[in-house]
Amino acid sequence: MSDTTECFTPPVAPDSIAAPDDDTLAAMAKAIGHPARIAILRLLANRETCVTGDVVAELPLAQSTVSEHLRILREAGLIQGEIEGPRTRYCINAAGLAVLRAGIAAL
Amino acid sequence: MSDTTECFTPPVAPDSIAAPDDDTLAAMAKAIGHPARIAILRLLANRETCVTGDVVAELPLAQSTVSEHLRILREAGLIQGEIEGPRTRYCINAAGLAVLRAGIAAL
DNA sequence: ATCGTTCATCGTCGAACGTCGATGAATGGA
DNA sequence: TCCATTCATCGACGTTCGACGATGAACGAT
Repeated sequence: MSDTTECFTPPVAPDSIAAPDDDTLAAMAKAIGHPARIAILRLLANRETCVTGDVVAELPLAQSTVSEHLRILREAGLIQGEIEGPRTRYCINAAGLAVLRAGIAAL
Repeated sequence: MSDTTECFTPPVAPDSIAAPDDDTLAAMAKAIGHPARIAILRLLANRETCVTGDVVAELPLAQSTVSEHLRILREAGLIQGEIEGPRTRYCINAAGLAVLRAGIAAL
């Protein structure tokens, strides 16, 4: 009964990733085209606990702003979040990040 | 009397590149966060001739718009252009692209 | 010297972005 | 049952982006 979207996504072999089309790659690049979102990605990479409140506590931004950045990263496929009671737990989407890397590498 | 900024930049060994800070990485990612600019990068990677007019001819955009995209890519350090008479010849900045790759890889 | 070509820059305009506070839904605890 | 906590969403506001046409500078050719 494991869910399809799991936190702690396993890493992905770099060679098994197809480069995305231009629009997808542009959308992903745009998503990380903001220092706060890069900080969030780095935070999620270095922590195993990744609830929204934790991210808010680490950034000099309002809660609503952080939530917005999380939404952008999630819609770009770079992170994923699962509801955990009243909280939302976020983590890196390793597959999405691999797609981004493949797209950049193919430039 | 060779210029410091040369077209046909040699490729760079991936391990010799330091990952940029968050602001620089964000700026570079933002620069490729648009389909037209990805198309330009791809165009420059596949051609040895890379004058502005050639790029304009390949894209469904006005000359001024293309010039603007080229400026953004240049200021992000992803391409470089040298004046060649009345023309401007652009090419990939391999070092800049390597920095971007290193930054993405370090996420 | 004049003209045509090439390109960057400027001004403009609508759309999208980034930020915030306020609001409300959902959940768990008292 | 009621209340506090957590978080996404909404509305507002100023800023930036993306696109265009117009303009003018720089250069080569005639």
